[in-house]
Amino acid sequence: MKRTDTSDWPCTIARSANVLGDHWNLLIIRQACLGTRRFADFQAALGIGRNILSQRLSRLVDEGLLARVEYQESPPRHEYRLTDKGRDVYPILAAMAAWGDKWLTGPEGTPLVLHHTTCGHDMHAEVVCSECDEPIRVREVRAKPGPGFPRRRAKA
Amino acid sequence: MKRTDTSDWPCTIARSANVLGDHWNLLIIRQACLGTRRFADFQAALGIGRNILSQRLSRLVDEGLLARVEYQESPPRHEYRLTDKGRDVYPILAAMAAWGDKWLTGPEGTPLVLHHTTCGHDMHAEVVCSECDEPIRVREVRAKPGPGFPRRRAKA
DNA sequence: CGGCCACGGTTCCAAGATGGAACCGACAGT
DNA sequence: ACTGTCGGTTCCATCTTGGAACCGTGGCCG
Repeated sequence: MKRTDTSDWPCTIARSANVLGDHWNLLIIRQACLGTRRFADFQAALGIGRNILSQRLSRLVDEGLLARVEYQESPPRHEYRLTDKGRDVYPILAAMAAWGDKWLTGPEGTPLVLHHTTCGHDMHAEVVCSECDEPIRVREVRAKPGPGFPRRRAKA
Repeated sequence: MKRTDTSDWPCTIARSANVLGDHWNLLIIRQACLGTRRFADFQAALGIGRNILSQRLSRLVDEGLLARVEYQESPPRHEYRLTDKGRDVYPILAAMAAWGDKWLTGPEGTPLVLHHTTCGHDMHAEVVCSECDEPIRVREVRAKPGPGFPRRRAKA
């Protein structure tokens, strides 16, 4: 009766969902992307219980999305920094923000606007095909077995 | 002690995470994107408990990502179809798949390859800026208050 | 030296959530 | 009548969640 583990399913969405399919993990990464690094700051920003936060941070460290770094010795203190793997989930968050802006926002408009410093414009995320740069839609994509697809489903 | 509700936080990531921050919801949408519509098919494909599935499907219907449609009358039978709102989460799933392919895949390679029928190539999702079409990275994006940002944080 | 604070946790516990399994209700087929 | 299909619901033992109190190292201050 423990939460189903999908980390070894033959589907990278399922594998990602195993880590990212948890609102606290998602929000912790978001917060880390905004620059938060310290336990107390995460706690204050998210209003999450200290025990849950602690547990989630260790999980994210285990999974390699965050690194626990000692930033002073005297009283030993640690902070949590995004790794490359963790930083790489930002696009997913941006895509979620775009979806939320479109579907979960009232007439008052988006609470947060994203500004792209490299091009100087306010923007939103768009998910495109790596080959033709067109936005992707469900109907135009087909999934087919790849090299890592198990011959016999050893899923269970 | 019920799961924290983030649906009215002034952050569309938090709002999205409230629905999408659950691995079953994510996987159900994924499955729906693959064409699954019937209760029994979701159940078989995901190995999810019938009660949990039932509860998640109603949730997704309530949230407007799926529609419950009667497809025959005799013994009344329903199926669950993606709405536009639901179909629109596909890009997020594609971004998650890309992340999973990059970070959660062993030497054997991706289990699933995506094929873009419009351009005819195998591809992966890329998240780009709507204005300059460049892939986005955390460091190059700044979030700033938008029109829907609350003057005083009435978050709690 | 004693008292108090900051920081990063851990422990405890009540109320939920999760998931396996059995049960249900409306038919259809044979 | 008996069995099967489909879409659920009910029950219950086991986890998870989250609020609140407690802890330990060490700094600061009088």
